[in-house]
Amino acid sequence: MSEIYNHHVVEKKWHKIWDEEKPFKATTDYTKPKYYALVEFPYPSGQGLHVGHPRPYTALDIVSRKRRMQGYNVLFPMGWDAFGLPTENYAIKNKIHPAAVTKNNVARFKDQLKSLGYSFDWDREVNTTDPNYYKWTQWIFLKLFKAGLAYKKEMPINWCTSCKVGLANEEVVNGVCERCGSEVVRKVKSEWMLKITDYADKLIDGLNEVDYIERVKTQQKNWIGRSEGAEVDFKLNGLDETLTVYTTRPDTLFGATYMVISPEHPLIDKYKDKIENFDEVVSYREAAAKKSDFERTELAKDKTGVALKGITAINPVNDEIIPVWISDYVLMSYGTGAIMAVPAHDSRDYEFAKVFNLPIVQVVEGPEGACDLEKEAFTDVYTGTMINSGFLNGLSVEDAKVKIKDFLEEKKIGHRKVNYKLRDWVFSRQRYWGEPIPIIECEKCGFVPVDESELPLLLPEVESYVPTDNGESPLAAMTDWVNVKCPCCGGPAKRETDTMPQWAGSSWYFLRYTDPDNDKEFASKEALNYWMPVDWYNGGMEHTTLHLLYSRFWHKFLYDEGYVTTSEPYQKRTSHGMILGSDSQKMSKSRGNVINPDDIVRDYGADTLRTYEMFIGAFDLAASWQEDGVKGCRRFLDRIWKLQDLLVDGDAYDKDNETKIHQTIKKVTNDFENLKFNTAIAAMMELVNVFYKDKKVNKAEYDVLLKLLNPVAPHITEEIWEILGHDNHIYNETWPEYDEAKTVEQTIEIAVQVNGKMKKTINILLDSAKEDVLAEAKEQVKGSLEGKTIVKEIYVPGRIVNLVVK
RNA sequence: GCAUCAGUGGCGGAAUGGCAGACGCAGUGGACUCAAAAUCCACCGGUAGCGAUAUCGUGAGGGUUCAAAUCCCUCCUGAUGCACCA
Repeated sequence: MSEIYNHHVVEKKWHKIWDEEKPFKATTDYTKPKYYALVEFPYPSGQGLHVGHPRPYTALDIVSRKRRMQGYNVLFPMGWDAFGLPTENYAIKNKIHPAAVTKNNVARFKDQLKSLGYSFDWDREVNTTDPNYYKWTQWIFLKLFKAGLAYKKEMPINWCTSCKVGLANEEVVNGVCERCGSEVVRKVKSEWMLKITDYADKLIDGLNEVDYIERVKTQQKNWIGRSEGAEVDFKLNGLDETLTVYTTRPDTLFGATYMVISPEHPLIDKYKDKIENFDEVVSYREAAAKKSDFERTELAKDKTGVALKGITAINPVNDEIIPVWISDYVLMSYGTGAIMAVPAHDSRDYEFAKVFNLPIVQVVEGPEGACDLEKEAFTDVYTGTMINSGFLNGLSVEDAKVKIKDFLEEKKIGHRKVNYKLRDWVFSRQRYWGEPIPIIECEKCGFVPVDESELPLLLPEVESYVPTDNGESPLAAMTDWVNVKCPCCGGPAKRETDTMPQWAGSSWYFLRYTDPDNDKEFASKEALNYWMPVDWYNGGMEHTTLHLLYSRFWHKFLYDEGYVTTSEPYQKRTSHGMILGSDSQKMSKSRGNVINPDDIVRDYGADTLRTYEMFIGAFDLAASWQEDGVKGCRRFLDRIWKLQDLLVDGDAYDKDNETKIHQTIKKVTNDFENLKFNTAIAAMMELVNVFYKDKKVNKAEYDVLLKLLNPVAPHITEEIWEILGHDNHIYNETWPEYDEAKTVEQTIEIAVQVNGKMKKTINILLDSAKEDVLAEAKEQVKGSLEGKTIVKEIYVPGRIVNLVVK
């Protein structure tokens, strides 16, 4: 009898061997076929590893280990996305340098990851807070600046009126400061921006070249939100002023019965003398300033607004005089900050018109019954016909759009315009723990880049990490550091004191892994050429819009500048679902449903945790943690271990098991590539059940099972492999092959239905003739056919018989 | 509010146009044991029936099809993201 499997001893033993032998090191032999598997590097938080982390890591560890056995030179790296707010807040609270906090957290994370037996190439570890790393983050920023893609703009920030600091959105809870509970307002500040909108079309078009899962592509496209519409100029009545609006529905121009501008629109102050109710307007604007864009559109049901009394506009197509309102559902950040309102054909305008009793003029007629303007706006663009619209009458919406755009351009009252929901990237943070922005502001020369030879521009030591009272970053208090000579004219100048957002370091880290110690370039051309693109990148759905888009943007920029050789960074992108608590709620301290992976590793072993997280459910869906399920996976591994007691001689698969084994190899091989880790494990469980039923397993069968399971549970399988007397390790073995012909059963069972209802199953030979199968089927369901006539006979070969009777 | 995704036994889930519930957990019965745990074996959606079997059943309602968990429409519920958390 074999001894009971001791995961403590076995896992420790193999960690030591892997550390010493480094079998998972990516080689610089650029003649071998390469495979670059990437997981999003974690933010090393003070809480340590969450049970959510191992899910994607194990998945790509499986893929990496399998690919190595298939002969690839695999790059599977890990690093730390270590700048960020929580570290800084912890540092402020405990008066510890954020670098020290980061160092501790990284050490903890690394220990935890090592305890899980991942095949990361630890020699290529990167850390975004390492000056040797952020040197290149700053370098890329300078390239963006020099290419005209970085600029400064006045942007609103969240401002706590009591703490007198700028707050992250996350620090604003229900409109008040998370720390002190005081009121938070929007305050305008000049901030660095990156012109990602210049890349909007490239970011959409690039999606055609890559194999991202469909929902990721869809979400990216929707986030960029390209729309083709028109800008239309409305003259203000009695003033020498035009108000330009952006609309995707210029075809409904005849139905524009009023206009709405954003409360922040510059026109308001410009014409404050003309606005009779200016006080009312100002107080509305102040109220709106307290709301985020999100709140403003969320509260869409209860439309609010104020008419600009004394200001009216002229509809350019029918010369009607129409009122101008302000309302917070119009955002300054999208389009021109002004809209023409067509209440009959836009639901937001409709609600607004209903609240304030504004006229609703129908200009598109839908099919009979499709349109009831008493109840709601008619927004369908596919079935409508134009009415009440002068020269557009009788046209379809589609044709009307073309004709009105031609008309606008001809009469010079508007033009075609492509718009994006995507906004430029706010790149400034008034924080300490980030990359300093390497720009010097000179009164004479303006913004002057720090010379590349001076990079990295190090974060200076400061006494306090708390942002200053006027909302500047803590760096602003370091006058020695701030006051410099202008590199251009030698005159007095000041350093930029804002730092970069945490997104900066993560926008190019995958490039650094290819050549992490290079101090001449961010990575050598040779390394980039060989390793890029990333073959498979997995990360959370929550990064689909921001991180994924930002990093694609930087990569495309570097491609345009000739620094990288592929236009897209990632060939394949998948996303994993969250691991929820046993109550199917997100794990959080306050809910008390948090599971610590260390406890699972201690009690059941790393292999069990890995197996369980892969078995828990469909990889891309959320799954809830069940301690009993963990036990089941440990039981499965114990059954694998105890197969040692059923071992018999045999160099070939048992004849009776041959089909099952080839089927299992096929299923596991394919499922690992298709994110179906749960069914791959289920298939291996079935195979184990077969061996238990037979009360025997031969050497050839055991070997193949161990190889298939190795990527999932590397420690136990290596140990058994050694016990079985092999003189090598599994990681030196090649991945099992299957013979397609041997995966096919000769006799199959198919269902017989009568009128689509399952009645019986019959066993047939795979190559049986249709007539024979139908005859056998009719014989078997005789009872159900009595007194009926067969009107149709359906036989889908190898699948089903369906007899339609009357 | 907008966007994306999901809803199947007591539970986690499988099946994505062809036998609903693979696999696992829990449960029930049996073997082993003085006994328990562990382990091994068997059963395991509801209703009716001793049974063969019949019938219902994949969030709700409708539709397409010989055939729908799967495709289409309407609705309900939940999860995630929403640009300064990462």
